[in-house]
Amino acid sequence: MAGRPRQFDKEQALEKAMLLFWEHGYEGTSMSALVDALGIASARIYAAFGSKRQLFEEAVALYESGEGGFADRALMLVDINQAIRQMLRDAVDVYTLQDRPWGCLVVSAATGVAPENTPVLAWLSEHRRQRTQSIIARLEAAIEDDQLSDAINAQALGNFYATFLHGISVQARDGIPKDALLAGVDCAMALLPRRSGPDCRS
Amino acid sequence: MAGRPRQFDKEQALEKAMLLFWEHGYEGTSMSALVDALGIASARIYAAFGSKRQLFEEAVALYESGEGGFADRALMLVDINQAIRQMLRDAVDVYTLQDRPWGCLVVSAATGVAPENTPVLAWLSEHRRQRTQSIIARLEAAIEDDQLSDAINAQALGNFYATFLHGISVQARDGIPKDALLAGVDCAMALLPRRSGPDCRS
DNA sequence: CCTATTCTTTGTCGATCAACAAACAATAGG
DNA sequence: CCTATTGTTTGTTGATCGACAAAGAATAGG
Repeated sequence: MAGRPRQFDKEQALEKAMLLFWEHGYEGTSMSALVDALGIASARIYAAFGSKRQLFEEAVALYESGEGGFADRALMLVDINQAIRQMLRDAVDVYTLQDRPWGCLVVSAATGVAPENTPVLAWLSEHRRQRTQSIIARLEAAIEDDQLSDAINAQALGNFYATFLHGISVQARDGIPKDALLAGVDCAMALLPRRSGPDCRS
Repeated sequence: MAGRPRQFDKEQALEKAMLLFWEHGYEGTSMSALVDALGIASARIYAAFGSKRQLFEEAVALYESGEGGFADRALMLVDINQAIRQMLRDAVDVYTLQDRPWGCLVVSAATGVAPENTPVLAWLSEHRRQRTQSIIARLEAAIEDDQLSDAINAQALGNFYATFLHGISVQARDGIPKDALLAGVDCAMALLPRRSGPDCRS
C-alpha cells in the first residue's frame, strides 16, 4: 500500500454530514453546505464517499447505529410492555435532544424532494416500513410468548404504535415540549393490556 | 377598469400548483415544474401570484379550505366521540385518496428544506400546532359539556390524538393500506371513554 | 380612433446546483 | 532516490434555480 494519507477524520466528517441531513433533509443539504460544515473541498467529499447520495446513505447508517437505533434496542426487552414503553420514551428522548435536530432523520429527510430524487424518498420509506414490521413482529412474539392475549390483533396494534411513533417525530420537530409528548405516550400505553383490560381486537 | 383580460383560469392553475406542492413539497416543486404543469410562462405566474412563496401560501389555503379542512369540520360535531372518530377516519380517507398525493400537504411539504427557506417550515409548523390546539380545545369543551369525565387530561389526550393524526400522514405517504390505518384508528379510539372506562388521567 | 392599462411572450439575469478534470502534494514500497 | 499510488487543491462544467425586464398583444374608457 502506498499513497498520501488522508488528512481529515472521515468518521468525524460523516457525523457532521449526518447532522446536516438530519436538520435539512437530503435536498435541503447542498454540497456547498457540506463543504462549509465539513471544512473540506467538494472534490474530497466525492473522493471519500463517491456521491452525495452515497454520503447520505452512510449518514443514515450512522444515524441508525446510534441515536436512530433506539427502537430496535428497546424491542429486544423481554417484557412486551417495557419494550413498547421504552421504545416510545426513547423516541421522545432522541427526538427532543437539545444539541441535535428535533425529530427523526428518517422521517424528516423524506419529504419535500424534487421528482428526480424520489428514489431517496422510496428508500427512506422502506426503512420506516421495516420499523413498522419490527413492531408487529415483536407483538406477535409476545402473543406467542403468552405475554399478550391471542385475542389481540398484532397487525392493527403494531400499525397503531408505528403511526404514533412517526407522529412523535412530526410533533417533536414542531417543538412540542418533551413532557407533552411523554403524556401522549402514557395515553398510548393504555392500549397495551397485560392479558386483559382495554384491548384492540380485530 | 381597462386592460387585457386574463387568458387562463387562475383557480384552475392554483389547484394544479397545490397538487404539485402536495406531492413534492415546497422546494421539491420548481418553477419550471410549475410552468410545465400550469401551462403558463413563469412571468405570468409571478404576475398573478407575486412569488413562489405567495403561490405556495395560496395553495395551502386552498388545501385547507378543501381536502385539508376535514379536521376542523369533524371537530364541529356535537358528540365528542363522533368528532374524534370522524376526524381520524377522514384523515385516513383524505390521506389515501387514489387521485391525490398520499399524506398531508401541511405535514409533507414541511421538511427537507434548505436553510434559506426555514420560514416556510416555521409557517407550516404553526399550522400544525394550531391543529393540535383545536383538538385540545374540543376535548376541553367536551369535558365542560359533561360528555367526558373531568378526570381526563385534555392536554395529554389532545396531544396524543394530534401526534397520532400526524403519524397517519407519514404512514399514508409510505403507502400503508387504508384498512391497516383504519385498524389503527380503532385502537386509538379505545382511549376515548364515555365518562368511564380506560382513561388518560394525568 | 386613441391612449392608458393590463396581460402575455421572449429572453435572460446572477446565483447556485451536483459533479468532476487536471494539476499538485505527500506517502509507501522497492 | 525513484516511482507508483493516493490524497488534496483549484477551477470549471453544463444545468437549473427563482426572478424579472422589455416588448408585443389585447382590452377598456374617452
